[in-house]
Amino acid sequence: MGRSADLPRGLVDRFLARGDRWPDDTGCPMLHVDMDAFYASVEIRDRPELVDRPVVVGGTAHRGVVASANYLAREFGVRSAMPTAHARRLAPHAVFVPPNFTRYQEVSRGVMAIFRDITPLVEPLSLDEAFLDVSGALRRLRLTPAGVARSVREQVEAAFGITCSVGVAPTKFLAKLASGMCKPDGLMVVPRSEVLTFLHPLPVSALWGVGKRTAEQLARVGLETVADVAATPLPRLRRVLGVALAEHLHALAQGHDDRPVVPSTREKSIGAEETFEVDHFDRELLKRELLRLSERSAASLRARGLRGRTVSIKVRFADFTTITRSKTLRVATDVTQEVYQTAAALLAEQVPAGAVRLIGVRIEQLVEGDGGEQLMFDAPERGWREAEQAADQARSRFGRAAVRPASLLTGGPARSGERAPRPE
DNA sequence: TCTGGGGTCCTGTCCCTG
DNA sequence: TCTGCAGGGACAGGACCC
Repeated sequence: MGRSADLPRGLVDRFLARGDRWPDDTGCPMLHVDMDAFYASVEIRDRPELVDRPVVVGGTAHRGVVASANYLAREFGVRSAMPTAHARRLAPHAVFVPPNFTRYQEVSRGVMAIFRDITPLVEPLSLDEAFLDVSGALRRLRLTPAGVARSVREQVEAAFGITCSVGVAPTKFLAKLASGMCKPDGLMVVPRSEVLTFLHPLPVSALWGVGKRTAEQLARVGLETVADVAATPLPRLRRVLGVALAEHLHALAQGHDDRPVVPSTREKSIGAEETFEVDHFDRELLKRELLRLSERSAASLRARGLRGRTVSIKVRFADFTTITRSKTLRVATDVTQEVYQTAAALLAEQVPAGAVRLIGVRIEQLVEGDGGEQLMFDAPERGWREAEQAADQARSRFGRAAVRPASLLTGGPARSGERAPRPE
C-alpha cells in the first residue's frame, strides 16, 4: 500500500487490463486481491451521505493515526499511518470516523467466502487482502486467470458495493505488486514472459521486505532499482544486508518466488498494547493496565484453544525509546493471573522509572491445547483457569464489561482512541 | 507531522551444557 | 580440574508488513 505513487506511469499503463483485452495470462495462477481503501469504503457504504466526501477512518483522539482514507481524502495528502492531527490540518473539511473493526471483520468474512467459492487455496493476509491460487479452478470455471480476476471483482462489488484491485501474475510477490500498481478499482496482469521488464525499472522499495531503513542501506552502496539488486553479486549483498535478507531480495529481484498459497497459518504470538492519551509515571496505574492487557491476551488465547510459554512486555517511553523484556515459563499457560504476575514482575524488576506513553503484553511460543502439560496436583492455576473460562462464557453472553477483575473496576487511564474520563 | 496496534522474522549476545 | 569449542535456548532489539 502507498507504494504505487513512485512507480513509473508508463509501466502501469502497459500491464493494465482494460475491457475485454488483457496481456497474456497463461502461466499466471496467482491472484492478489486488495480491497480499495477498505475501512473507508465500508463506512461510506453503510452511510451513503458520506459519498462524494473525503472520509478518514482512524483514532480520533490526540494520539490517533489514520487507518484508512478514501481517495478523495488522499487528494489532500492524507495517508494511512499518518497522525490524525496532521490529517486534520491537511483536510479540515473531511469526515473523521472512529474505526469499527467488528463491522470490517463481518464484511471481510463475506468477501473471503466469495474467494473460497472460487478456490480453496485462499491465503488471507489481513482483513482486506488475500492471495488466491486459481490453477486448479480454471478448468471448472472455464476461465483464464484474468477472467477469474474479473469475476472476483464483479462479485465483490455486487455483494458488498465496494471495489477491489487484483494483480494476476506467475508468483505471489508479482501479483501483490501488480494489485498495488493498478489501484483503485483496477486489474493488472504480469505476463510470465515479461516479468523482468515489469520488475527491473522499479525502485528497491517495491521489493517485499525493503522499508525505509533497508532502502537507505541499499542507496548508500548505490543500489536504487530492482535491476541494480538483481545485478549485484550475492556475496556483496550479504555483506550489506545480512544473509537472510540478501538472499530473499536477490531472489525476488530475479523474479524468483516459489512460495505457495498457504490457506491457514498458525499464529506465533498473541498480544495487546495501548498508547496512553498522556504519559504516565504511576507504577500502580501501569500495573492495572498490564492486568487489563493480560486479560485481553489470555482471553484471546483461550478463545483459540492456545497456550503460550513466553510472556513479554513492551514499554515505550515519552522519548519513543522502546524496550521489551521477556520471561519463559516452565509450562505454557492461558491463565490471565499467571500472565499478569509474570508481566508485573518484569515491570517491577527490569523496567526503569520514567514517563511511559505505551505499554503492551505479548505471549509467544504458542502451543495448542494443554501443550502436553504435566498436570500437577497442587497446580494453583487450575482454579484460576476454571474461573476465567466461566468469565469468558459470561462475557460472550453479556458483553466484555460483564466480568472484570476487581482492580479494573475503577476508571483506568485515558488511552489513545478513547475519550478521557469526564472530570467529576 | 510526531509517530496505533496487531503481528512476523531476523540478528546479535549471553549463558549453559556437553 | 581446567580450557576451548560448538550448539542451542533465552532474551533484546530492530525492521518490516498491513
